[in-house]
Amino acid sequence: MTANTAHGGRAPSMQDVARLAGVSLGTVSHALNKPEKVSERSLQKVRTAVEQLGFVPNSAARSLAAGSSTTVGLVLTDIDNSLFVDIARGAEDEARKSGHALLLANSDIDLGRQESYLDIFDEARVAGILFTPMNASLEGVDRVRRHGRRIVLVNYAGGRQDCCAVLSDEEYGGYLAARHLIGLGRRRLLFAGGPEEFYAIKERRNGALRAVTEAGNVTMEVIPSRRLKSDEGRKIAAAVADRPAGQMPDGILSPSDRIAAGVIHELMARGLQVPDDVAVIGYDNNHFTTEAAISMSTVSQDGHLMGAEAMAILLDEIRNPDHEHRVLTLKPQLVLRESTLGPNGRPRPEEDRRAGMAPANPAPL
Amino acid sequence: MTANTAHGGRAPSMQDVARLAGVSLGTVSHALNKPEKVSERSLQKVRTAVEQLGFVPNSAARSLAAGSSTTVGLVLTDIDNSLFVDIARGAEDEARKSGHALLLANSDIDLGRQESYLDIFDEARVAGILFTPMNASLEGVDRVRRHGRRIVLVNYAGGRQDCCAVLSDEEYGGYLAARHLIGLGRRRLLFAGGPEEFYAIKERRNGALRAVTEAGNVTMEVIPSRRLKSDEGRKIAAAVADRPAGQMPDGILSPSDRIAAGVIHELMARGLQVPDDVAVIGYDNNHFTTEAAISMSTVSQDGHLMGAEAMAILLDEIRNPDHEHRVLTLKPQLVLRESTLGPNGRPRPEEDRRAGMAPANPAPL
DNA sequence: AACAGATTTTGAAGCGCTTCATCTGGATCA
DNA sequence: TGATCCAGATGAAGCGCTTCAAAATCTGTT
Repeated sequence: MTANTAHGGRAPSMQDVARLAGVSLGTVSHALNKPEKVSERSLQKVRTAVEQLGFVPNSAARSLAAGSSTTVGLVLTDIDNSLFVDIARGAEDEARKSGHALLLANSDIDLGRQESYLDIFDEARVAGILFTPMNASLEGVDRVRRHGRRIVLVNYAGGRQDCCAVLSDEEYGGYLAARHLIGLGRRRLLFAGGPEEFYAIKERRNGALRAVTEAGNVTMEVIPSRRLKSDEGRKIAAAVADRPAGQMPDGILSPSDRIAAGVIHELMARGLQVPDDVAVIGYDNNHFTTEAAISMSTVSQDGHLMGAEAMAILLDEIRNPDHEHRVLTLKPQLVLRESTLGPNGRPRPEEDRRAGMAPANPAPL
Repeated sequence: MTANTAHGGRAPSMQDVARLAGVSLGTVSHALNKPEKVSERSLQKVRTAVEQLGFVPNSAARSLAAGSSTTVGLVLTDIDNSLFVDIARGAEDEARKSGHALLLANSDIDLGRQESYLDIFDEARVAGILFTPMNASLEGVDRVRRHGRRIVLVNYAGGRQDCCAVLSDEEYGGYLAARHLIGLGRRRLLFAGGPEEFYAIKERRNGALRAVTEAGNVTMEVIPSRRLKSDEGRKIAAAVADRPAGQMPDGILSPSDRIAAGVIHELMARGLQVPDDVAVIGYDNNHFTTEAAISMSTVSQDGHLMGAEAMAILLDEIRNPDHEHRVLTLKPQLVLRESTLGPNGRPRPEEDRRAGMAPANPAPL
């Protein structure tokens, strides 16, 4: 356990290392950062001194001198939604490959926090920022970019093209979900939940609508909700469960797994069979969907891939001088489980086959 | 949208602001940090200049000059376990109250990452670190403390007393869970899952054992598992489900909600009734437990409170020169739901009443 | 009008590191 | 042998900010 031989109370600095190693300050810096530029002899002396002093580089000083730091920041919307956890992991895995550390900030669906964390990363002069913005508010993006900060948007981009982004085709996801239900023979659909102001939700609804229109003899009702939590799903299910047989929806699609879980719960509590009476499909492929009342069909956006791609793009923007902005839109995939297929994974109609399905249990629990 | 009037490509510095405002560098600094020390006139001039330049302070330079930064780091074990999400939120709420920002790092149950994030926060000279260590490895703690970094351990402390910590009484949690099952009349318990090397799990098992011993006519079998995921629960349930009636456990307690969910799933798939045939209780009160196959009884550690208390202690350590190290151990609470009480929240035996129960749905989903 | 005391402002000295122009000491070659 | 190179090492100039002693300005008194 190497002793801390620095004088005074302060942590040992490179100057201390230099003194102890009997070389100049610059040599220590080189030894630490570009060892190939330094003779084996000096390298050894420096290493020994570092060890002996328990020297830890001061990253504030390094960032200041170098002009920018090497860590990357990720501002997350909601750490409690496993999609974002997946994004964080994807980003981290990719960052790690090239020696960058990833620091997270959770805005918890709060616009103020979101902006303030953006500023914190900006003030820290991070190498780059990954940002999953909430609806509205992209002003922070412009602000930090004006300071030269590189930023890649993930999951939402408010339609801007002047900035790198990795998105999910929300409209297509809604389309897939509705087509799946229709393919199962469902004709009275319900689009359950979601504040319609959210871009993603509007898109998913539009996609569902497109499938309905294509099918012809299908109707789709829409009951929005203020939030995306499961109790809202319960309320919605309660509101339709009492209807006479011919009026009940026979297929429910929800823009969030949580709402779908609430719907399923409430339906089952009222004695209805899922999926026999009503098939239900969620959205996001949250980790808990395998544990839900009955395992839940859902639309999966590959969060890990989104995070990894976004980080790759960001790193390119950082390192490649002739980087060009690009927007990558990933296609979501159906993940079919009991809430639409039933306990035996009943053979499903032809139509679904073509709709691009992912294996049923992609996310290891 | 204020134009960036700085010369060259670089971001405007305080020097630029000073020049534009027609005051000295020091005055700008004061205006920004202790406005009460500066005349109204200068304050206005500085503010205008800041606005006009779109000036953003460089936190690297600030940390360097001031000797330490104002942000606090939290190294999390597993961002995918909602207990840690709760801890992060509690910590963040508390930090925010006193103007500190919280940056997260997710070690993803990887010792190497854990250490490396500790170092990153150390190198960044953060004001303090909150750390939820995995089993073993506390060497990082000593390392960063040697550099003067303040650190508070959360959820696990490896028995050290020389360092602030906020813990949960794991033994008592196990005791509560087992006592609850015993109180329901269960006599053949099964402690299902968990690598026994984990301190928390060993403790919970010990607590359960204590309840069993106290009760007298109760047995408890232990089947460990390598990980804490739901498929391990499935395996364990499968392994006992085929036993003849008298040999089947009638109460299963698991050291993780995930395993418990797997257990419940598998039991139900094999036609067994939960809780009638087997009552099941988990641990952690993860957010998904309300959505599980049947809503799950569990032992709740109040993550939000743990995070908030830990942050409060850390802030005291940062600000209060005669801070004394303290270890705070919180008592976990029972959260009783269907997986032990049945669908109607069947009246429960007297014994549980005294055992300190939390309201049934404390965590809003 | 002159002065002590309080209030503001100033300027300079770092904080610990990177970087770059310079300098050194061999090795290489004619 | 002396001129030429070149890998390595050096030292100093910042990076943008905080802080503090010293200077300047403003109060209220006498």
